[in-house]
Amino acid sequence: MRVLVVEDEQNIAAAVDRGLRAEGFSVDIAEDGEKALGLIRHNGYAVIVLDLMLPGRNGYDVCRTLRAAGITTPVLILTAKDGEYDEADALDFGADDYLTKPFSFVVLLARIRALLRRSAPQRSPVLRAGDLWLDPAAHRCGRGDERLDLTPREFGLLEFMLRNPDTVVSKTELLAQVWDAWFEGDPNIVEVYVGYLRRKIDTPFGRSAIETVRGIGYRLDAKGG
Amino acid sequence: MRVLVVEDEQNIAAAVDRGLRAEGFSVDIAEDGEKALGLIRHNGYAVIVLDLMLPGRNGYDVCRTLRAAGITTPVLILTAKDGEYDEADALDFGADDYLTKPFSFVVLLARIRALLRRSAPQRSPVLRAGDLWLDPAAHRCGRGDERLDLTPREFGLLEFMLRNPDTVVSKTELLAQVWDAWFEGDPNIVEVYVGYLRRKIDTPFGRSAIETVRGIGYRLDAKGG
DNA sequence: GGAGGACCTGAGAGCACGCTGAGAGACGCG
DNA sequence: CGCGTCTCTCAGCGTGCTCTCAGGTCCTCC
Repeated sequence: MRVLVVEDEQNIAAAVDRGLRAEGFSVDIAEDGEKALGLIRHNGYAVIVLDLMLPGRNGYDVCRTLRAAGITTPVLILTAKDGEYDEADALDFGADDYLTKPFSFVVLLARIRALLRRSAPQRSPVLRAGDLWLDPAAHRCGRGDERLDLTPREFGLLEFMLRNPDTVVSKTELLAQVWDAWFEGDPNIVEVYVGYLRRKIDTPFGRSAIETVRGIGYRLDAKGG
Repeated sequence: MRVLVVEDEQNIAAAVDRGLRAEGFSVDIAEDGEKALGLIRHNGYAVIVLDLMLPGRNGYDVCRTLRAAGITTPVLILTAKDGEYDEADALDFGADDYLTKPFSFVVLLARIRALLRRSAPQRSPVLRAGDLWLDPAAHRCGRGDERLDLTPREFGLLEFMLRNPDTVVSKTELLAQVWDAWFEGDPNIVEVYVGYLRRKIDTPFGRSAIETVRGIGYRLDAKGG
């Protein structure tokens, strides 16, 4: 569990370092914003503890740069209550939590733990049915080694069916879940898209993962057909 | 809950081992791919945590071998973010989730729990009468290992009778429950469909699950005939 | 033993359901 | 502005399910 502490005041940095290490964290220290960004670029951190008042690029700047680069690592901001920045502003520029100095180490630890807990379930695992797989987070899917190229609607349909394997899902349910709850168009659209999907995930492989249950709906075979 | 951790770095392996044991898991450690495959072949694991960088057969190799052998145990890949493998490639060769080093133990635990939740069988209640079974959610039924192919009306009829085993159900009741409450056609339809059902679920097996109670209705034997 | 009623079953008509190809409209991109 | 992609509508078609009907069988009761 790796934590980056960005803090220019030596005594505070040392205290936090010692405390976190005692709690089993692996700690890196950066004295200014530039060094912090360099470290973040080359290492993965579970949490970043970031002082706002820094020489050179301040914490505000660092945090925005991070977020702009698409890095979603949880950031905990440390602010001195001197009025230059309102504490609540921290949340506006991409921080996940803030703490005003002076702070007790116990509180800091509790906040870090909370951030770790919060960021834990960010990614859902891959959905599978036999050799058919779909990664909702990466928005990719395939059969075995072969990647499948689906349109957004096709992808949504397959994802829903993979979340309900070996279960018959009705066409109205599919309309409500994959299209809108208030969908008013021709329900035949479901049949059309099931047809599209089959031509991509089943026909080329001589399989039949999606089965028609006449009068009821469709079922995705948990073994992939 | 048994977990296999395939990791050659002693300190990481030890840390994960300690952490998972503290959470109540039973943990095995394998230092390389060969040992991992041997352990997997002889033990059943709920989850496999697999480092990509291993001496000898790497994680990529292990994962593919596993899947080729038809082993579907959830696999969580650990990758060092050094660019040799794209993390998302893991999904292509059969992993269920991935985590880049360094990772926090809290995150690892959350991911393992998510995988376990997903692979946990969420059984819907299956109706049974002897070796005759019917799964309403999957809309499937069969006798023993043999699957039965029923039409929607036949399926509805069998489902209703399975929900009322060893009970005489009248023809008017069947008409109301399996057809419409306001059914106005020829009541003979029930006899016709009971006949269809018998020819599919009884005759081929030399059984008689559906008994006629003359003047009253029909009864499905709870032992399947 | 015969009559009547209850149940079974084969044949076939009708049609509902689901599948598919063609194409229109919306949208983004160069 | 033209092109390609995606979404959705529409209509035609074939399959096979549902149901009716009529004749046959079996049971029950007089």
